Amino acid sequence: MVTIKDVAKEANVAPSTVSRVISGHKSISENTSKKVKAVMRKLGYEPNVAARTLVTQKTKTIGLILKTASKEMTQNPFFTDVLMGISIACKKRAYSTIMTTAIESEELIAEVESLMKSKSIDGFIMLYSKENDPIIKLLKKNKFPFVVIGKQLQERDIIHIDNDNIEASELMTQFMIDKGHNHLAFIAEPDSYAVAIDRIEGFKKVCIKNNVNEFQIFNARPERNEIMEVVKKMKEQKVFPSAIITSDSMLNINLLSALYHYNIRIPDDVMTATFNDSFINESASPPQTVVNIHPEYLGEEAGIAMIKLIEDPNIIKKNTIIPTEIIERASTKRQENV
Amino acid sequence: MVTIKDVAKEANVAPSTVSRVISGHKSISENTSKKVKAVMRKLGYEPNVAARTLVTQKTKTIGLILKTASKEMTQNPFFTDVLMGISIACKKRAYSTIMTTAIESEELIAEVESLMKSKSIDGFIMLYSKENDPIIKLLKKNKFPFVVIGKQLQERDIIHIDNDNIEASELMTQFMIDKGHNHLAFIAEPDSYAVAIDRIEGFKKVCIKNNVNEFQIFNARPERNEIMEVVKKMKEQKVFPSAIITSDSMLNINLLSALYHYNIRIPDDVMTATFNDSFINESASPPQTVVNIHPEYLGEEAGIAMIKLIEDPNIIKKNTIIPTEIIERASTKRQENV
DNA sequence: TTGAAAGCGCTACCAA
DNA sequence: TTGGTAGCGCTTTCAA
Repeated sequence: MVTIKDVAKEANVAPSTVSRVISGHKSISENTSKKVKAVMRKLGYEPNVAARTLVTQKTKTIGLILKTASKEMTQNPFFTDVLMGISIACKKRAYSTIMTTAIESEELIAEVESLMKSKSIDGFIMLYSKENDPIIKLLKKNKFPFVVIGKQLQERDIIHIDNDNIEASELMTQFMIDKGHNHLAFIAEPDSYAVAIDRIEGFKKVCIKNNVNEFQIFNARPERNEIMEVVKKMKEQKVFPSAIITSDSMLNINLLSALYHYNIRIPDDVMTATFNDSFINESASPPQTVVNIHPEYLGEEAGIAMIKLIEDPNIIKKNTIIPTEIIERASTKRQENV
Repeated sequence: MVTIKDVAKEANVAPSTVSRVISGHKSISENTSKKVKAVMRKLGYEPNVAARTLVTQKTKTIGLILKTASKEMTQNPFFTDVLMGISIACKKRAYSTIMTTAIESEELIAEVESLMKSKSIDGFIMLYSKENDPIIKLLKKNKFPFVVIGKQLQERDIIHIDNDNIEASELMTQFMIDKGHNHLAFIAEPDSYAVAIDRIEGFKKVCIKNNVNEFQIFNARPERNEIMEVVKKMKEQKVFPSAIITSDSMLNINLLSALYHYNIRIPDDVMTATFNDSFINESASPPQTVVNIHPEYLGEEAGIAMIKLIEDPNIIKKNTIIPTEIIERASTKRQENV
């Protein structure tokens, strides 16, 4: 292994000088800097991360806390996009990331505590927001820096990065109503995370404001047979809704599968739309109109905020709201040319 | 921060004794072990990873080399499943993982070289297999341990974890022929990675063996308009194929979208099937028959092999083949009850 | 502008 | 079975 001493010897300088060259210390002369850099290249020197971490007490890595590392989570394009956004932002600033792998809550707490106490990371980005979360308590108790991707709940002194999900849902609902729909349905996951609650709220609000004839809210987990049940219920009603909004892509693809089964055509028999944009929606049968919530920006902003907080713990803790917008695709376009 | 010295002082032993307790050294008496462990718990001690790494020269982390960290890759369920498989296997053995984030090939080489030389990781798992890969050359030159998920090409002295993709494709093709199909189509990606080549080979072989009336191979990238073109071509033929196999889920969902557009119903007008199983196929319109290639096992086996190789560099380098099997779903089931 | 040297927290060797 | 201690590769302080 080539160390800083090897470089120093070869360049006829002290190790401390080499160290200064590496960190771009201002008091180093042009000359020595050039000379040392040449030697570093020649010997293929690369700083030893562990040694540096040991003395600086900075790991330059950020921990990502997933609610659960289950397939439902890791396969959801929303999360992979958020993760990519974080990775890119971190890499640009010479930080790396490490993800929790716990499935169960107990296990997750232990994992987070271990990462924190073993000084493996400089801060955490939490990829969810939940009332009374024990992890938040743990981090606050230890005064360990972190930011949250998700809604601000009670806590005032925590940085949150989020969309305005109420507004996003209002946008989507109004869009449907403007298409002339008068009987809308909304499908959301039953476990009431802030996201779903807000989207339901936005939906209700706009339906009421516009005096929509009928609007319904269904709960289902993103599994095909649960959505099949929902569609079956819809069919048993006097009138089938003319527009269905799902609160997540995973619900949406299952809805499309159920509608396909019953040979209910989109957009002719019913129009559909959903939240989050990804290849799943773009390549769906048919391509789906969506509210793009820009998961990669959520991730990027979270990464930037986290690094700022690590490098200056006294920074003002302000939240960031990522804007959303509708992308219209075939699922809400009346087909003229058929 | 609580260090090994703090624990030693509190427990009235030497730091080296504490170290031995941590590593489960056999020559430690039951008594001291208990005493020291109690103190560790009491003080909330957690070993400092950087310090340990510095002296042992082992990071206990494994680098994952992605061909490219683009969305096409990170959103593909095949890869997220492989990644999860690796993570789980590593975590069980107290290893963590770190993923490359480079999009471009040049950038990737630099990233790998830096990770290697900065002693940030103990070994690499490559998530692709390519002829004349410069990264493989780099790793071999530096005698750095690694395993490959993908096909064995020239190199004999490298551990490979893979499926038998020829066989898997033979299985799938025979399955379709047994359904009575006599005009089959196969859609694969144009850039000829080993996986696609093998699947095409298996398809051809079985078609010829069974004297299939007509079989065709189409090339398309997994983008909707490219697949739309393919389907359009199919429609312009005298006869539309009665079964279409795609070599990847991403191609498959785009195919379904195109067929939906032309109102070609599955399985009535055409039967479809694809490789890799995930929620995408399970919740597709309609649910797809697939060859399950068990990406999570590929990952798990790769993780296990990698750790074995790190801990004993002289291990015999043998390959592992993960079995595959067909899961039949609606896309190939003749509907009796309509 | 540069050098010398202490020390980060841990493991592992040599002694006891 | 346990203790003392050198040293992993680096940064940083103090001195020159």
